[in-house]
Amino acid sequence: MKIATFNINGIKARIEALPAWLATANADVVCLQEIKSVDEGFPREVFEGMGYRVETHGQKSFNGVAILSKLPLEDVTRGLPGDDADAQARWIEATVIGARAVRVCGLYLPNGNPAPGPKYDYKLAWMARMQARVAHLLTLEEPLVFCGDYNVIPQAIDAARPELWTEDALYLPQSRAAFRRLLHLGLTEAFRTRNPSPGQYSFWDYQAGAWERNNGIRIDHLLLSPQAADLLQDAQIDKQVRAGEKPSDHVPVWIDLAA
DNA sequence: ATGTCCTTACCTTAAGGA
Repeated sequence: MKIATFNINGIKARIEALPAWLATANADVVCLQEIKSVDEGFPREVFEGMGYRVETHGQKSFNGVAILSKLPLEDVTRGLPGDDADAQARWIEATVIGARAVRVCGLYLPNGNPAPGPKYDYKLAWMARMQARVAHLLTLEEPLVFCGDYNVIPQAIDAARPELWTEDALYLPQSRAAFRRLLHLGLTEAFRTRNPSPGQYSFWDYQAGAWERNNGIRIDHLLLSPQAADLLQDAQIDKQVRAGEKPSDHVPVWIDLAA
């Protein structure tokens, strides 16, 4: 079962680049972030025409997540528990029925800038809510995949120029500590586990020639429960997508599970 | 860090978010 995560930065803007990548990627499941669309505005027929089931959790203008799947989905839920007043569309879950059933959680973690401030407070509170949801799901002792745009640079080796990020919400010690708390629940960070070398990124800013200078950061992650980690066969970043026509500022990251 | 991009609205230009 090949599972990918891809922050597309707007479905309308990516209506050519996303299908082009899908046609070559051969993924079974794709978690999308920043669809920037309401559910009714999402061009689901484009993806249904490519053999995907489409589940969205959108909102107007900002945020929004979705799951595309060639395999059957069960028990789709929308929203991260823990704050009924939170209207931001950043979390979707579904159970994918392959050779094994895998619970897939697609997430778009808050950016948090500027920090300190209310946006950073929201980020940290959201991460605490995610930790509670992950802890609950882990009690099921099933294959779980938590994938998406975490907006966290885990370590210095995950940035080309870490010194530029020391005051940024993506790299502040509190953000990285909260990310480690997720890992310490018993999750495995798929890409880093299989690829220990530095210089591997999933995001390059549109500004200041970041792509041309390879001034990137690695912020899109797939975290696995022990039962999913046991099935891990491969983990890769589709870096070349960033050089394509009208690209997102993120590229797809994917895993292959024996499921 | 900022040489950009995306979306929306008081829509041919600016603001907010990233």
